[in-house]
Amino acid sequence: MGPKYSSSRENYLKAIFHLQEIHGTVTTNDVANELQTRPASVTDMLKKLKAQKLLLYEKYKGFKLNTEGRKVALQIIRKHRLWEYFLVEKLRFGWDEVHEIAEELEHISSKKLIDRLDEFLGFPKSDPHGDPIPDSQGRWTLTRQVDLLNLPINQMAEVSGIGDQSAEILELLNHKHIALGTRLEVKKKFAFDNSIELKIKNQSPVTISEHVAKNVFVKYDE
Amino acid sequence: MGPKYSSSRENYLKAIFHLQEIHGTVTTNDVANELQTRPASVTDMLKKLKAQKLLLYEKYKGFKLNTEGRKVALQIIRKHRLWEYFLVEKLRFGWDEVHEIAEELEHISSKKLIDRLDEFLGFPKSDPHGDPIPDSQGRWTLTRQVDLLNLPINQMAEVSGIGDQSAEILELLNHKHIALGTRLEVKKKFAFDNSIELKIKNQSPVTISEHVAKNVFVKYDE
DNA sequence: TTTATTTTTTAGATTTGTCTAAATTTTATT
DNA sequence: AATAAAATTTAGACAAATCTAAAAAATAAA
Ligand SMILES: [Mn+2]
Ligand SMILES: [Mn+2]
Ligand SMILES: [Mn+2]
Ligand SMILES: [Mn+2]
Repeated sequence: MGPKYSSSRENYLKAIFHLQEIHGTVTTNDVANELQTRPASVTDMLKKLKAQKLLLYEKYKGFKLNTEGRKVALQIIRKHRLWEYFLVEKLRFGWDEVHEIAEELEHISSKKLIDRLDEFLGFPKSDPHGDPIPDSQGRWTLTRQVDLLNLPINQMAEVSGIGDQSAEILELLNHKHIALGTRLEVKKKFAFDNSIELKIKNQSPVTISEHVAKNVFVKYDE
Repeated sequence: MGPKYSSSRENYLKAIFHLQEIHGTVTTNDVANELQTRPASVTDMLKKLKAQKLLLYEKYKGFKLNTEGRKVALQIIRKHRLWEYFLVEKLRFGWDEVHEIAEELEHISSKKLIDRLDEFLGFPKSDPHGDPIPDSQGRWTLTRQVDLLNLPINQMAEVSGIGDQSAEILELLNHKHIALGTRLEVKKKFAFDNSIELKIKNQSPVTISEHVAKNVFVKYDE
C-alpha cells in the first residue's frame, strides 16, 4: 500500500492544524498565505478534505479539522520533527537547514519506519527548534518553562532565557559558564538564603543566589 | 528548490537503466511491465524524457538513456541503496522488507542529505542485497566473484557460493566453519600442492586443498 | 442601512500522469 | 510476397492539483 493521502493533502492538514493552534480559528486566506498558493486552490482542497471526512466545512461559514484530520496532522508533525532531530543529531546538520528537507521526508508513509526511527533516536521529546514531538498516539509532553527557583531538584533542564539583561548578571553567568542552551540540573536548595547549587555536566558544582536564580529561565520536558 | 524531476520520471529513468543493464536494449513493453503500467503511458513518458534531453528516442525505432539520463538514474539508485543500507544497519529492518520503503525515500531530493547519510553509514560499497552503491560521481566498485584459488592474498572476501553441492564437501566446510556469508581472507598459497591457508576472524587458521578451494566462490569489492 | 471593501467561492483552463480503444508500424508466419 | 500477430503509437478521455477571472457572500464604512 502506498500513502493514504497525497503530499499536497498532508500539507494542507498540517497547515490548518498549525493555524488552528495559533489563532484558534483559520481562514481561507490564512491557508493560502501559509502554503504560498491561491485562495481558490484552498477552497478546492477544502471540499476534497471534507469529502474525505478529515474536515468540518460549510461554505462561507468556516472550517476546522475533525478528530481524524487532527490525528493525521499530528502524525505528519511527528514525522517532520523526528526527521529534523535525525538530521541534526545524526547527520550533523545545523538546526537552521533541516526544515526544507523534513518537508519532504515527512511524507514518507511507512509507520514502521517512523517508529523504528523514533526508537533509534532514543524517543526524543522535542525537535531541534524546541517544538514537542508527538508520540505514535499523537500525544506529546509539554515543555515547561520556569525560573531556576522553581525547577524541581535533579530535573535536567536547558537555559532558555534570562530575565534581567544587565551587563552585571551576564558577566556573572558568563563566569559560571551559564548561557542560553546550557543543560543543567539543581542539586540543592538552601532554605537559609534560597541560594541554589547547580550541576553542569563535566563541571564542578556552582552556587547562585536567589536573585540570580529568579532571573534564569529554563525549559524541561514532562 | 524542490526536486528537479518528478518521482514518476525518476522511476522511469531507473527502470530503463536497469533493463538496459540486463538486456542491453529496452522495449516499451519491458518498461510497462517493470513499472506495472500500460505501453501507451510509457510512450507518453518517452516523449517527455526526450524533450527533457534525458533519453535518445525515435518512434518505432527504440530508445536508450543518454549520458545525462544515465547520470540521473545512477543518483536515484545511489539513494535507493543507501537508504536500504540505513534501514537494515541502523533501524534493524530485515533485508526483505526495505525495498518498498526505499522506493519512496529514493525520491527525496537533497544532495547534501544523501552525501551526509553516506558518510554517516561509513561509505558502504554495497546494499543489503549485495548490489553496488554508486558514489556521488556515479561510479561504483565492482564486486568480483572468484573461487578461492584466485582470491588475492590478504583480500577480505565473503563466501557467496559453493560449486560442488555434495554432502561430503558440505560436511568438510561445515567442520571448518565455512558457510555462505563467512568473511575470510587467504593468508598463504602453497605451490607444492596448491593448498591454501585461510583466516576467519576470531578463529585459528585452517588449510584447504586445491580441490576444495576450486569449489568455494567468494565475492569482494574493488 | 445603503454602499464599499474584503473574503470566499465558482467557472473554466492548464499541467502532469495515467488510461482505453483504435490506428499504425514492425516482425513473424505461412 | 502476402498475411497474421505482436509491438508501438496516437487520439481522446479522466483525475488531481493548480491557476485566473468573475460572481457571490460576508464584513466594514459611510
Ligand atoms: Mn520544520
Ligand atoms: Mn522544527
Ligand atoms: Mn530495493
Ligand atoms: Mn537493494
